[in-house]
Amino acid sequence: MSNAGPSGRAGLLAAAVEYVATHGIGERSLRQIAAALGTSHRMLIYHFGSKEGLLVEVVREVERRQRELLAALGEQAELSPREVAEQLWNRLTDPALGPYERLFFELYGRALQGDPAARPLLEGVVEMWVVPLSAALQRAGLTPEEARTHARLGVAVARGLLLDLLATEDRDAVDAAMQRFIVLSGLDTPGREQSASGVR
Amino acid sequence: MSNAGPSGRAGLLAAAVEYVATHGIGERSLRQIAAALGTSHRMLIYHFGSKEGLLVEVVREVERRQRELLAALGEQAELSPREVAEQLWNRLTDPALGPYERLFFELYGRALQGDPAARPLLEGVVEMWVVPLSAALQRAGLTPEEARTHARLGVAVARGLLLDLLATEDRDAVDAAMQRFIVLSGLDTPGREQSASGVR
DNA sequence: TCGTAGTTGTACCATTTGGTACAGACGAAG
DNA sequence: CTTCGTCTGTACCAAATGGTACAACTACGA
Repeated sequence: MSNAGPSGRAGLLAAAVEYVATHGIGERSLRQIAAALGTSHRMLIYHFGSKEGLLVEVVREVERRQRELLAALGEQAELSPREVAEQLWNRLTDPALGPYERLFFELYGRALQGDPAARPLLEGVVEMWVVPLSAALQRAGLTPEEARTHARLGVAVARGLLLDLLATEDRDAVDAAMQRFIVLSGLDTPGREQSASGVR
Repeated sequence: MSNAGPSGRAGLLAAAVEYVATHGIGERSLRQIAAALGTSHRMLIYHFGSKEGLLVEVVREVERRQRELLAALGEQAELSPREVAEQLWNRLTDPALGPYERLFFELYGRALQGDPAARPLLEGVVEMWVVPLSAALQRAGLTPEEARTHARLGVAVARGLLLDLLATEDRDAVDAAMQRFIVLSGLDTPGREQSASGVR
């Protein structure tokens, strides 16, 4: 089942990410990973220098995919905040992405504990999402300050609900909660630009 | 620095949790942990059976503390949802709790990847918080259904913002986002019971 | 054809790992 | 004092770990 091992650093890395996404990176040894990829641990050392080197590349790859996902969103600058939110949420909760989300949170936890290979993931892990979301909200009429705070809240909601979804698999309940957030945010009334934000 | 090792299973577990909270549980070996606790790995095996046995107990302990924190909240049934939210948030973001939050998220990530020792943490990890929060919201006049959805959203917000706080240490920005959520929720207007929830 | 650079297999290494065997220390109860 | 159950130190183990040395294979240009 694991014979057709990919060759070349790039293919090897892609396969490693895939493997590690579904099996966890926590307790796996170089040999286990290599065997699953159809290679020898010797090759992983050769291409990535060390186990930590491999981990670093995996982290970079995960981050890169996040940026990609985000870029695809940034291109549609004409969407309303509500559409942005819903599209983003739909993509994030695609079951096919489940393993990668899990990997993301595993690495996040590891980074919080100071793992030097995972730490870079934290760099801008919030800012990276806040900036484009905030831009979309400003387009909808929020002040820069309001937009930033609300974007930050939105990121937290997405991450928190994703954590929920991955643990409970209760998609309906989680979707309902997200819908609720969108409604509360006033994002569903693009006409009134400050519907719920100017209360205070 | 690590001589006064506690004796007895209970003390040993407490010390182990503390150590693991600040140093991560990821890559530590029994021997490292034992040495830091002033014991030998032999003792950890004796008291907890195996490394996984120790991990299981650590997970239980983390879960138990969550329940404690939650119980202290449940006792003050006369508080308004807003007060509940703010008090809870204040406790959760107490810097002294930082290491334990980090440990919680590390274990959460590990559990998502199928680690059999950490998995039990996911059991009711959402429900545990939704139930009492939902009760508080019902007291404020929400229907059970609305209350559950909103509570779920609230839990996600708390977890997401905690993740943010632990990564960025930007307490002001995170607090502002939480405040924003409380305002959006209509929790700040205890008089009007359905201010923002009956929109749809 | 040769050389050379990139790649891979085999074999090996010291170290560390979780776990065990066994003997002893300790205190309380008889 | 003896006995017994709880606890702990010493010594050890087989297995696995990350990493290395070295030889060999490949392809490709000169």
